[in-house]
Amino acid sequence: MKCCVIRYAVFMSTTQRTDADVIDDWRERQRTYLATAANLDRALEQNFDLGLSEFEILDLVWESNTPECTMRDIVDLTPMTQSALSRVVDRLARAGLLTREECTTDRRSMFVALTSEGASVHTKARKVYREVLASELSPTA
Amino acid sequence: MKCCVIRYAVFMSTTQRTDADVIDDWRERQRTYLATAANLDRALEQNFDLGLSEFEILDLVWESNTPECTMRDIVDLTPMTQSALSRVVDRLARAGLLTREECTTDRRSMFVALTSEGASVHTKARKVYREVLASELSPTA
DNA sequence: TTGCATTACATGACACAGCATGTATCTTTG
DNA sequence: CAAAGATACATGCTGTGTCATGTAATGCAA
Repeated sequence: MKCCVIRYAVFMSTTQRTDADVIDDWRERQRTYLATAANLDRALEQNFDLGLSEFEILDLVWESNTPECTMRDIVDLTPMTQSALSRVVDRLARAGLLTREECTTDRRSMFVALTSEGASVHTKARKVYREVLASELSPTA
Repeated sequence: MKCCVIRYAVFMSTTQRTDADVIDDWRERQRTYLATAANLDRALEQNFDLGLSEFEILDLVWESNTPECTMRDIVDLTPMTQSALSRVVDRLARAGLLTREECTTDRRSMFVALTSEGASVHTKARKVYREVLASELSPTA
């Protein structure tokens, strides 16, 4: 494992950072976050008709790697709101990419699972997602 | 100027970073960005009835430090869309925090300026903004 | 000067997120 | 067991963002 590259920047120690430093830091983060998110969204939208948050949910369901993945499980893994998740899953289900079915042991819960089409789309989309991220977040960028 | 603190983490060199590294990096950025944005928004909303993007515009107008700051000038400084800016300025104007007046030399343009109340609110809000950022983005957090 | 492209800003239509709340189902407590 | 509270999810309402377009003013070419 080759040695290390220090990413971003090296900052002055905490007590020495001025307000301007903190604000510049924040603005820079904001700029890069929003730009990257927009690029991801565009790439996914154009190629797979998926929004970024839609893909993210698809990805989390895929990662769960179980047919017994509930909404609750997912919502714990994403910064998304429970209600936002509910609607995203709704869209994905309507698009035929995943299924919602009642959990038998707890009938309040819903199991969420990829359909075969969902899995197929996810595989291709994840490739694009990785590529965009690699080019956006690479230290040389 | 005291010596340095390396923020975030030290990553493996580029060519060695796996997809999982890149994705984890992204998710971490996303998480912290969204959390910080939410905290800023909440603090500004509760104390000054200002959304984050509203404050950001107020701040940019203040920073321009000229009575001849146009919408165009501002839009070049923010990741916001021109149409989003238009609406934000609209809200701020309705709230009495800034004024829009026609530019005499180019009547397509609008000069945007803080009202005295806008300046006063900005001063207080910027303090809170800085405080939240300092606690959110400090290396110890 | 006239005609066309460009620029600055506003706005209508729509998509999506959040909050508050509703409904159904557990769970706990007395 | 009954009643009260907690939990899982859905949904109405609203605010804010984007895209596409509209309107007015300006610049530029012939």
